[in-house]
Amino acid sequence: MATAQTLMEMYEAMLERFGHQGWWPGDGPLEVCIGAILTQNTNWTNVEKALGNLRAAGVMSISAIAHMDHDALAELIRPAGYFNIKAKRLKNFISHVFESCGDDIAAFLDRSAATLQSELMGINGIGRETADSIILYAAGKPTFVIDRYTCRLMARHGLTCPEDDYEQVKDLFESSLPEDLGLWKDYHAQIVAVGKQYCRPKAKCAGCPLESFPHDPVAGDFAQ
DNA sequence: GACCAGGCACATC
DNA sequence: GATGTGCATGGT
Repeated sequence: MATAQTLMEMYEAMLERFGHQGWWPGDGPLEVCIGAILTQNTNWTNVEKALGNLRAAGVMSISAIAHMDHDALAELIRPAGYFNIKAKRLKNFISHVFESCGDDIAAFLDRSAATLQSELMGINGIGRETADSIILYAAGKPTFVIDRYTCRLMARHGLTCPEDDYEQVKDLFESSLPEDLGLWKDYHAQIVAVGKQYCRPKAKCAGCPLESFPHDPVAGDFAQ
């Protein structure tokens, strides 16, 4: 299939430029989960500060966060932005894990991707992207993560329409690429690497590793 | 100083 | 069901 070949060629071009990304940043599955919630609509550098605060305060555990009060938690994660709403979301997630598995995040993540998907999506504050990030990078189960960069990039290269929704873009990757956990993890990471540098609104395409692939530099800029 | 960032839930029409 | 809005800090 032409799309499958194109997607692999794009991956190889990005890989050649950026090298393996070794995603997700964050130390261990719990930090990956927390980072996935804190990074919502926020730059990762801000999230790292918040994660650093949690570590420094000695509360980087399920039980510790489960027993913190809202204001104390919000203060620690303040640098990640939206700190009040994210404190609630983080609490919702942590409470859910604590009630079913105590402090054992590995036990919580050791269930099928489909089960995790429906369970995570049932938690207020966890949507499709956050759930998929947790499933792929924390639980290590193959599901493709779609984010703003992915939608923009695919639209710019004419592989999707700007109005395509999350599931349509996700299906394009999952049905075109071989089901390879390492590939799916790194592909998303490569897209973010390209996106940060070349695929923001108004960013120049010059020098982009995907420059040689047919593209429209502004397509998808207004996609959600 | 303006714009943007690895979303999501909720209100309203 | 589709669209609009609130949430907030920090880098460019």
